[in-house]
Amino acid sequence: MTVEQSIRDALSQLTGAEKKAARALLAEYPVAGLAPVAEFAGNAGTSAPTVLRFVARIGFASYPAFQQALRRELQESLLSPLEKGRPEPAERAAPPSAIGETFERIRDNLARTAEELPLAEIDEACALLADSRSRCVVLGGRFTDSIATYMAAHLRIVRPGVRRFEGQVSTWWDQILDLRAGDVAVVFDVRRYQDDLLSVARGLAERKVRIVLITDQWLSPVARHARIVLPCRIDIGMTWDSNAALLALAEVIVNRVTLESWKSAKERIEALELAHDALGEAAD
Amino acid sequence: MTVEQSIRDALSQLTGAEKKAARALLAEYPVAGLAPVAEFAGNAGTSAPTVLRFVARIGFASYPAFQQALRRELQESLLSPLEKGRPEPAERAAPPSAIGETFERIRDNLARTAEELPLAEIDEACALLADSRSRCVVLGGRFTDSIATYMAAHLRIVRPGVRRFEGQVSTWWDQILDLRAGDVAVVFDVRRYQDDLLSVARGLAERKVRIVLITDQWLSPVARHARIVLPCRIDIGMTWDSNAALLALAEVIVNRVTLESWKSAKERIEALELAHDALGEAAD
DNA sequence: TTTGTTTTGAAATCGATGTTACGGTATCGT
DNA sequence: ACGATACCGTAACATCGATTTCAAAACAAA
Repeated sequence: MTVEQSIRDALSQLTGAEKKAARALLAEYPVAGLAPVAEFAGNAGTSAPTVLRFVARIGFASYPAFQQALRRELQESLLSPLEKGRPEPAERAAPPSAIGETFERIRDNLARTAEELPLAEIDEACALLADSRSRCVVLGGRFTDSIATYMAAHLRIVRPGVRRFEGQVSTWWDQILDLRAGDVAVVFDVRRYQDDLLSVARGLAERKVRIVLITDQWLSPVARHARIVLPCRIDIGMTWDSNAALLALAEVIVNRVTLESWKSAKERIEALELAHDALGEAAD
Repeated sequence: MTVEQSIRDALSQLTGAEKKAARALLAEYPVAGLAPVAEFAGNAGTSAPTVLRFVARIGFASYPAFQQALRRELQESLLSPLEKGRPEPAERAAPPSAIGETFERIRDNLARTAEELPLAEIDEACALLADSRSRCVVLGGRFTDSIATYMAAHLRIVRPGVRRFEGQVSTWWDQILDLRAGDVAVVFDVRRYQDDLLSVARGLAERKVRIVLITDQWLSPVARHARIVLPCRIDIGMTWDSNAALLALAEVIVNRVTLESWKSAKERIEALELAHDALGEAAD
């Protein structure tokens, strides 16, 4: 039952001045209710006590409680336009353009991500990663671990000291011990945020490891411990979120870091290619 | 200038803890800012004074003034629910940053990929993958293996019998033995095509495994053995190619397969979520 | 490392806001 | 018309929240 419904239901039992308050709220719902009591009352052409009686009448223990309910409701309704839980795909029955449309949404996510990303933060992140004196670990959650792996595979070529946290979560703690203050950790975490990532992040933060967090627009709780937070759009209104924006961002960062440390990166790339070719010829 | 824009503009000049506040607000915009300072601060993982400094920094004389601005903005945007949202692209005059441009190219790749993809092939690929009687393996090359892993992680939830070829290439041959005619293999291979992938594909083809190849526009030699070939754009004119289009395609396929086998997929998803929740509670 | 600077949050202060008590006013029934 | 009841708003009160101060912590430079 939303607040608005409660009001409509109770409307008939309200006294005159209370109705004024109710109407004023419904007229500018829910913004009017987010103002202080006095302002609300003034808007409605009545007095503060009346507003409070009104709020009590529709079932709230206090004015702050009432406001909190409004805020919660508002937040949910703001999410809903695209999100609104997971849609039953049944009703999304495939128009033949379904595939093109999904691509469209992913592209849209990329566009908005690029728009909304704080450039300065990316700069800083790249600077951190380009500093080859510090070591660097990369890790991710259930699905995003693949992206972490992808990024690590590239970074590892560009600069030394890149590791990926792998294997069981429990072994991660041992791997943290290898890190020193000033080292860098790239963490991927998107919704259905994972508790184990959070606690590892906490551990990293305690060791003064700088955390670069790549997450979704709703921010993983890891953000609390992160030096840099880069939010991406992931919602495409289907059963599974799209992590394409995260991958794109990882690629952008990798390319940027490659440029920034080109002098040493070039050497490493060439050396590795030689080794690779030698291996290939040996296999023939 | 909306409050949101002020924040994005000022973001780079904010101190660490102030950024936390900014991010928390952007993540739940604007609701987070309508809460009392203490609550806002708690949400953001910082303290009330920091929030106040943040609010002052973006140009407000007091916290109530800030809230009032948010409310006004909110009211306006609620009045014109349709026109809200995207800012006028005009004023976003390009800060011709390299980063934005790289994103642009990646998006371009996605667009061209979507345009050029043979829809019929995708349909067929999805049909193959939605058939849960056959088994299914997923594998990729040096960099694309991450994407293969990503795809497998999802497919595995949607349908039974999904495996990823992992570990050393030499062990793959053992794993091929588990497959029968009619099974499906999804292979990722992009330029700098790998010989080992080619020979494994040959082996798979010999066992009448249907190969779905996801590759680049120049086509991996695996294409010879593939039942279905899906070429993606990967060139962005930088040191490293972008595999974002491959990931997007994988996501599109996964979502499509999820829809097509929704009846059974739903059951599996729910069952797994239950198990997951139980695990989480046990860990508490 | 050590120094000097910036940043940050705990605690104290101050002000605003929600809340309550009470007297006045309107309304209804008799 | 009179009394009783319900309703409302003024004004005092108490609480909570915004703001400021300051010392400790984090950080960057030397």
